[in-house]
Amino acid sequence: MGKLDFAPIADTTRRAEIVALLRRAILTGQLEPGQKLNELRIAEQMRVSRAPLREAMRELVQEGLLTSIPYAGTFVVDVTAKDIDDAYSLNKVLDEFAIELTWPLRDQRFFDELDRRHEAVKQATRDRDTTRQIETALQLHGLIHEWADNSVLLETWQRLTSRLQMYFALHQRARQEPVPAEDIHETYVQLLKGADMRAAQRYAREHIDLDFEELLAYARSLEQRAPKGANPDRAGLTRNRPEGS
Amino acid sequence: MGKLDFAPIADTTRRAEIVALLRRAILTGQLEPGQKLNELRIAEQMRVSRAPLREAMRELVQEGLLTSIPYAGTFVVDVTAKDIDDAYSLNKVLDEFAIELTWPLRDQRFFDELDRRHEAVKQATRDRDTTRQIETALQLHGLIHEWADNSVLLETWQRLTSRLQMYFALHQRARQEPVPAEDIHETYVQLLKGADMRAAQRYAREHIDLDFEELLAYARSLEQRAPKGANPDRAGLTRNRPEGS
DNA sequence: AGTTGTTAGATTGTCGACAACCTGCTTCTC
DNA sequence: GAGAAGCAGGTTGTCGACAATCTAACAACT
Repeated sequence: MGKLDFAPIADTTRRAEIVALLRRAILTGQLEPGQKLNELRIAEQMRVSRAPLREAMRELVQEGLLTSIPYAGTFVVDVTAKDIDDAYSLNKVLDEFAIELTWPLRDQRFFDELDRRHEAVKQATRDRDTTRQIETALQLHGLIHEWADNSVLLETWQRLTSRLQMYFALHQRARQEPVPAEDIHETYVQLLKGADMRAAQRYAREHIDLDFEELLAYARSLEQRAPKGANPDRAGLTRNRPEGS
Repeated sequence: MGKLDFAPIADTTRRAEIVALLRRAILTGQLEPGQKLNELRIAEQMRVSRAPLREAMRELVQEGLLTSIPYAGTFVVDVTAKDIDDAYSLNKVLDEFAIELTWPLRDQRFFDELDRRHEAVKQATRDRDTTRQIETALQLHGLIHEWADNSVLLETWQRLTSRLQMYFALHQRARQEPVPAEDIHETYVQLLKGADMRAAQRYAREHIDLDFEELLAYARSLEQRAPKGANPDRAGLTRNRPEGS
C-alpha cells in the first residue's frame, strides 16, 4: 500500500469559518478598533444563526482581538500606544529566546524555508500589496518561532502577532503612501544563516526597533485625537478573572 | 462628593460563572486530562442551557485548558512531558523579563504585597492545604508579572500559569504525601527586596528548576503507561489556523 | 475469518423564539 | 425649565427543539 501522510481534514463547522472571516476582517482593518459588532446584523449578512457567531466571537475575545462587555456588546479592541509598546518589548524577548532554541536545529530545510518566505515578502513588495506585505513579513519572522519546537512559545508568539498585525494594518491604512520599503530583511536572513548567534539576536532587537518607532509615533498621534463615539467607555484590557477566595 | 474607587460590578452572566466553575474543576484536577466533557450532562447538572455552556467551553479552548474536535467532543488537554518542559523554559524567560521591568518600580507597597502573599503561602503550608498551597505559591510568583506594568506580559504569564497549575495539581493528586515543603520561597522574597537584580533573576531560574525536575519526572512516568481509553486518538495540540492564501 | 454496508443510538452543531437588560425619549411633577 | 418616572425600541443572553455527524453493533458478502 502507498505510505502517504494525509493532512487532517478541514474543519467544516460554520463556527470555524466565521472565526476565520472575522479575524481576517479585524487584522486587515476592515473592522476598525473600538467598533461595535452587532450580532443580528452580522448573522444576517453571513446567513448564519447567532449561536455559531457568538461562539466564534467568544474565541476571538480570548484571542485578544475583541473585548466583551456583558449586555452592552462586543467591540474590536482599541489600540493604545502602551499596548504596542508592551507587545513589542515582549516580542523582543520572545525573538531572542526563539533564536536561541532554533539555532542548533537549523538545517537545509530551515534555510530553504527561510529563503522561500523571504522571497514571498519581496514579491509582495514588488506587487505593492501592502496587506500581503505585512502578512508575509510576519510569516518570515515567525519561522524561528515555528522552528524552535516549543509549542507554548509558538502559541504565545501567534497571539502577539495577531495584535501586531492589526496595529500594522491600521498604520498602513492611515498613511497614504503604501510603504515601498526596500528589502530590509536581507541582513536578518543572512545573520540567521550565519554562525554568530549573538549577532543575530542583537540584530533582531535593533531591526524590530526600526519600524517600531514609526508605528509607536503613529499610535501616540491617534491618542491625541478625541475618543471616537463608538468607544466603550471603560473597556480596558483588564480581564477580570473572578478567582477570589 | 466622596472620591471612592468602586470595584467593577461582577459579571452576572451565566457564561462567566460557568467558565469559572469549569476552570476551577480543571485546575484542581477534578476533571482529569483527556477526559471528555459531555455537554448535555454538564448542562443538566448546572441547570443551564447548552448555549452558555458551549460559549464557556469555547473560551476555555482558547485559554488552552480544553481542546475541541468538531463533531467528536471537547476534552481536557492532556499533559505531555514536552508541554511541561516547554512551558517551564518559556516561564523562565518571562520571569527574567518581569524582574527586569519590575525592578525600578519596586516601592513600599510592592514589598508589603510581597510579604502578604508570602505569608499566604506559609499559612496554606501550615494548613496542609495542598491545593491552596499551589494557588498561593503561583500568586506569589505572579506579583512580579502584575507589577511589571506590561499587560501583554501579564496576560501571557496568566495563560502559562493556568496550565502549570493544572500540571501541579495533577502531580500533587498522584502523590500520596501532600508535599510539606519547607519555606522554599524565603530566599526568593529576600532577593526581590535586595539590590542585586541579576542575582534575583539567576535565583528565579534555579529555584524554579528545583521543583520542576520532580514534576517533569512524574510527567515522563505518566507517558510510560498505556494511553487511557478516554484519550482522543489524534488530538494533538496543533491548532490549525486556516490562514492560507 | 475478514471486510464492507446498514442501521440505531447518542452527541454535537445550528436554528428560531423568548426573556433580560440597556438606552433614549417622552411624560409627568414640581 | 429641571429632574424623576415610565414607556418603547433595540440588543444581548438564554432556552428548547431540530438537523448533521459520529460511533458502535449487527448483517451480508467474498
